Amino acid sequence: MEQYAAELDGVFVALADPTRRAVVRRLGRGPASVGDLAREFPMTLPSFMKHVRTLESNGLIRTVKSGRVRTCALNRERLALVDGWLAEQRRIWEERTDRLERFVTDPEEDGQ
Amino acid sequence: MEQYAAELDGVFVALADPTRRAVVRRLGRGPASVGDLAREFPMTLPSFMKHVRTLESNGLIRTVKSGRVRTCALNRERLALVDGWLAEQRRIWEERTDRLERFVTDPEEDGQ
DNA sequence: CCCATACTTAGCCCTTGCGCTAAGTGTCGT
DNA sequence: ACGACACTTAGCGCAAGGGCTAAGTATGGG
Repeated sequence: MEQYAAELDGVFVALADPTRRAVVRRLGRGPASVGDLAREFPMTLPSFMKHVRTLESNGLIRTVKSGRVRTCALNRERLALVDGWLAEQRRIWEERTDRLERFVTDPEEDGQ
Repeated sequence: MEQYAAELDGVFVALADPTRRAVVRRLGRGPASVGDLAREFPMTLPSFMKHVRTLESNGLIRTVKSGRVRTCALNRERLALVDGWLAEQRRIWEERTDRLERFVTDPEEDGQ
């Protein structure tokens, strides 16, 4: 549960940058090498590599190096964390509207 | 479309902080004043206010001041942007698997 | 063996983010 | 009128984020 919070935070932080979201998008279409990916962005390779590492260290992508090429692939499961968080928000909201309904129907308990 | 990208970015940035996500969570249960919210977090009011402003300027919450109290409420529509982004990712992924399937079934065209 | 390729490392710069204190403004209660 | 209350503004300090250059390592091809 503590662990979950930290991981969720990492995922949101990783996605809070347009370049990194674009990489996730691109990798959705299939794996690609660092060089191929980098070519699509207006920045130097070292700068781009930082994004790759951020994505990897937060589990959003996986990379393997074969020879001198590092290939990146999307780790789709990780996006489920965001999905889960959104679902939780919806759940909270629904509990709330339920409470409001109950209040209208049977106004005895006070929920603030 | 440009606009959309900027807004999406703002939303992700706003959600990339545990305090702000906690505020969103809390407001899911119903509106609250800045003071009430702040009491739940280990930081000073001015610091907390910055988070409130970030959330508001990115459209995740709405606030109104009545007398000396500022009341915050969740703007649920805004979370739909995140939902939309996730849906797009899923769509891209599905297009990809479709392509792969077509390739297995009818291996003529080359999709990269 | 040598050069081009594909990263990788190191280190610098500048802006932004997040937290703090101190002091200010506008309301409310008495 | 006056003090307590609920922010609000101003400004500071420090760490992290994102971009750059320069130089290094390791691999593949000729």
